[in-house]
Amino acid sequence: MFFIFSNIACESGDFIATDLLRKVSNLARSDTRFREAYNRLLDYCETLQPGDALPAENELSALANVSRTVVRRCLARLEDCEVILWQGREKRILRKPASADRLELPTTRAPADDLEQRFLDWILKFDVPAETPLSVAELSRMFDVPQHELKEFLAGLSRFGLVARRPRGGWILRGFTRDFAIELSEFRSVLEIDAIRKVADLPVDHPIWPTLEDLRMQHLDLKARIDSDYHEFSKIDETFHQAINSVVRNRFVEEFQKVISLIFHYHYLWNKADEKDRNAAAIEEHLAIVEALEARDADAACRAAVKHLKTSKTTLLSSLRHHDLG
Amino acid sequence: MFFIFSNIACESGDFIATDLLRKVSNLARSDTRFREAYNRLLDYCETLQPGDALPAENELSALANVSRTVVRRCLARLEDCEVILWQGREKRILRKPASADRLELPTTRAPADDLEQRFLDWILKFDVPAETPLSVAELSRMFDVPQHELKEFLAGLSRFGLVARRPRGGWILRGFTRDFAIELSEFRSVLEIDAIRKVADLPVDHPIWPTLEDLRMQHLDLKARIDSDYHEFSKIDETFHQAINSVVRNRFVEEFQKVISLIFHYHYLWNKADEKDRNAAAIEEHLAIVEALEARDADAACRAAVKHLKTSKTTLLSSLRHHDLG
DNA sequence: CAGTATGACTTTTATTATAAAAAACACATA
DNA sequence: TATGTGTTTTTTATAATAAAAGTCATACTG
Repeated sequence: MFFIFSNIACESGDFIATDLLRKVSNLARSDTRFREAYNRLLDYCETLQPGDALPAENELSALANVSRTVVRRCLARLEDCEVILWQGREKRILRKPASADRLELPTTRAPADDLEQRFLDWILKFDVPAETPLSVAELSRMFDVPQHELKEFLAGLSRFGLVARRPRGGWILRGFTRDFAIELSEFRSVLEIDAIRKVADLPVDHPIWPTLEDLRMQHLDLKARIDSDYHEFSKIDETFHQAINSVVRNRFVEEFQKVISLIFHYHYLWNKADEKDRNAAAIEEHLAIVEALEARDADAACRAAVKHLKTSKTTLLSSLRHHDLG
Repeated sequence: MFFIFSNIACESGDFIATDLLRKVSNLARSDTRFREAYNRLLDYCETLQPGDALPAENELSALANVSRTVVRRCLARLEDCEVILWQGREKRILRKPASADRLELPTTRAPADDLEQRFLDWILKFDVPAETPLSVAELSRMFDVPQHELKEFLAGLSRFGLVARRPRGGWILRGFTRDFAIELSEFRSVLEIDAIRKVADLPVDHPIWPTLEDLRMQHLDLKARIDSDYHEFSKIDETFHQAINSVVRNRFVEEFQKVISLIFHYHYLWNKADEKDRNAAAIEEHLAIVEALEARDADAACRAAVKHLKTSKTTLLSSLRHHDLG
């Protein structure tokens, strides 16, 4: 189709008709990239004066961060709209672009990165039971995300054993069974004990130490007013574990921590039984870890951490039992 | 279309034409399930005599392990081929099916489960460098797997940080950089030290002990003839680490071990520098671990394991350097 | 005449469209 | 009332396809 422009660009009126009047039709792929590039080129044109020459296509493509193919599509349209004159390598500004020249962009959807958070949120909030069949079509509507994106997402989750392919197509939530909770807890323990050991070995000028001291103060502060403010612990808990794990710079660990922390966070929030006592006990356990670390006693810190993680696991499991009964 | 059969099933000759003569056309989805079900129903028909009645659609669908929709499609064809008479719930065998009645099945492709193995194989065998763009189209041809399957596969691998999405679409191999090797080694160490600790705690009647004793013997045997047979170590090494890790029944650990062991295995195979010395040293290290374990000395076993894993890491890194230089 | 820019073409990717299969629904029959 | 069938709706797997990227040969320019 582009051959139309190659030599007699200024006469290609028939292209305008098919291009501009095209309905919001069956686009196999959105042309957002083209639209954004076009607007960016309009911006650039505004910095120039009528009669000025535009740089080479390659330069423009670098400018708009798209391929030359898109740039040429943009140039074609700029010419159709009589913003520029385009003939071979002669590209001249005809007039300053008006705001009416701009192309509308589709309303941006929630970023795909957010899908994980929202999905786990949903699973945990509604306590979707294990072995629930997951309908890609339904989830797609629910989260307003194209089906193929969801399938890729689920394929990723299957690597964590959270979901699995069903024998006859589709997916199921392998979900939050007792085994899953145990294995998750144990995996978490392995990673976190290692983190603790690494913290204990860090030099005195490492930023973790002021952070830990600050956390110790926060724990003491909350401990003093635990009777009324015990629900604040959930937040401190997350910060604490995040701080400990932050010293492990490892892509594999990081990937898992995201999932782990979310799951534990939620389950703690819901297990309301004995919440005050549990939190008070957890504060003591955290303090024991911090104090052992500050004393650079790695072994004591590990023992304290093992104890705390064991409590965590028990709490997680009891929260499951609670759910099963209710 | 099915309304044709509802009442005047025996006269629906025009359906036969469109159905049977249909070319290998644009199937949006393969009808393998239908074909398999059809053949299975033929098998079933063979067990009956002309004049016998077929059971309810539901029963047949349970028999062929497909939905009723497929069963009805099969019944329609059986009728078209005059194997049965079908009118409402009246379904009678007309004749024994012949081998010519069977539907051909598409030649089965390599199982998708195999894709991971083949992909990692390719990466490692050809030493595909980090930051290489991965073309789904190309890989799809290369591994003879539909594109969408590859995309799901890559999405899964991205969870391990092995590949990543490119900003402007497509994928890249984040691949085997120095950082990746370090992080992988460290992650492996964390998991394996934990496994060692678990082994040391196992009761005397656990099957791991005879396995370890057998491994010890194999190591001693190889040690005696190391000068000539040092290349045999690679296999023993894999068996050894697999045995140790097998005691950890954890879905997260298992998922990672698959990838880890493959990567280490290959890299050891290629690093030919000082192979004999390295393997001789590794045998000693393995023996130290096994002996400490058999003595139930957990701490000594861990120390030995830490030492061995450190050597492993060094070897892996030096094998990278080697590659960089060559 | 070397190096860059362009025009035409090829390949790849993202996304939609759609046949096959499953599931749901609504009668009919026994 | 319970089960079986005919029909419709929904979902899934896969192919088709426009947009975008990439490639190559040629043309122009300094």
